[in-house]
Amino acid sequence: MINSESKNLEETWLEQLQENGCRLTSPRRAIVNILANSKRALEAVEIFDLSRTDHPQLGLVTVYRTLEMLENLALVQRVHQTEGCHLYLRAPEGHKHILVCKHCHRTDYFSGDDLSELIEVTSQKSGYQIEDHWLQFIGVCARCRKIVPADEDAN
Amino acid sequence: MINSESKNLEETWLEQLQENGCRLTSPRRAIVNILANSKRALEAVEIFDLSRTDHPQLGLVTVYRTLEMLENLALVQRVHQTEGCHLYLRAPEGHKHILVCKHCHRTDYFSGDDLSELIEVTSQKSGYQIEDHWLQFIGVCARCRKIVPADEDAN
DNA sequence: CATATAATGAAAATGAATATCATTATCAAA
DNA sequence: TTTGATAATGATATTCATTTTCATTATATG
Repeated sequence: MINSESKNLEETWLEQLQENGCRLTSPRRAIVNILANSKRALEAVEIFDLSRTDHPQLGLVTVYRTLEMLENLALVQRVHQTEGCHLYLRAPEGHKHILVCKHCHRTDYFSGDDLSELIEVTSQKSGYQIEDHWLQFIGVCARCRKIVPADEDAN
Repeated sequence: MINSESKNLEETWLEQLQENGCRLTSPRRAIVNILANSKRALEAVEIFDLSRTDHPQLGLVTVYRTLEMLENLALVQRVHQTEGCHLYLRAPEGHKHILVCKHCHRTDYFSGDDLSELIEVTSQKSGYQIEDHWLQFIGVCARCRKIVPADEDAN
């Protein structure tokens, strides 16, 4: 179930990879396809398994290598959890933060935070030059709370 | 260079461990001493090395076990970084967040965020039951920017 | 002081991620 | 369109962080 929006996303990623001197290969296409269309944050092994339906000879190493490239291009980001940070997710466009379901790893984005003042004040007080901030909400999504029936193609 | 504030912190931790059915042992004392007094977020191996000056027979496994207990008691928390999340730090008291130096792992705390409204709105919009939020600032501390001379006992 | 059992540490095992390297595939130039 | 430089791949081995196992040791309680 690939909608036009995510199809464009996939194409954009492939173009971006190409523009950065990367060759377009079928392992890469398979991985990009999975990541660009997933509604969930995925583990490397999950990406590996899912991509193998498209490209069965795929190696796990290639998954890690592709993730690294996509991270460098800021197309993919890691999702951190209390237990660790082994999940990968397509990066939101613009200034958005993520909201992760601790059960199924489904993710959504939110915006509307304005931390600029707090960052300014904290920077002054502490003497740190603040270069980055991380904001993430962790919770339980409607599906996992049985409010909404399970998604058939949640990936 | 142990000040009275951190000495109390150390004692409090030991009491808390005891109250939770843990025995007080010298390996534990050594680890707690390091963690309660450190100004930096530390890797498990760093904690191991530093604690061995007090208790040379210490095993790395005990460090991990103690970290787990202290995490459960919310006395210690993990610090996440872009590259991974292998740093451990004493948890702030009250509603505070941390500010980490990406070079030396020195950490400070800040407060003053009020995300309640954003959490409320996001919860409504997304259908997630938001249980936790996670805010962290990453930057370069004054020392690493050579503004202040290096701390002699930064641990 | 005795003793049940919690805690320890050495060694081995696991899991995530990276390095090595011979083979294969892409793409640009002939 | 073929060719060839070289980027990319995948199998294998390796590293690094963390966990499990288990026989031994130490703590706290009766």
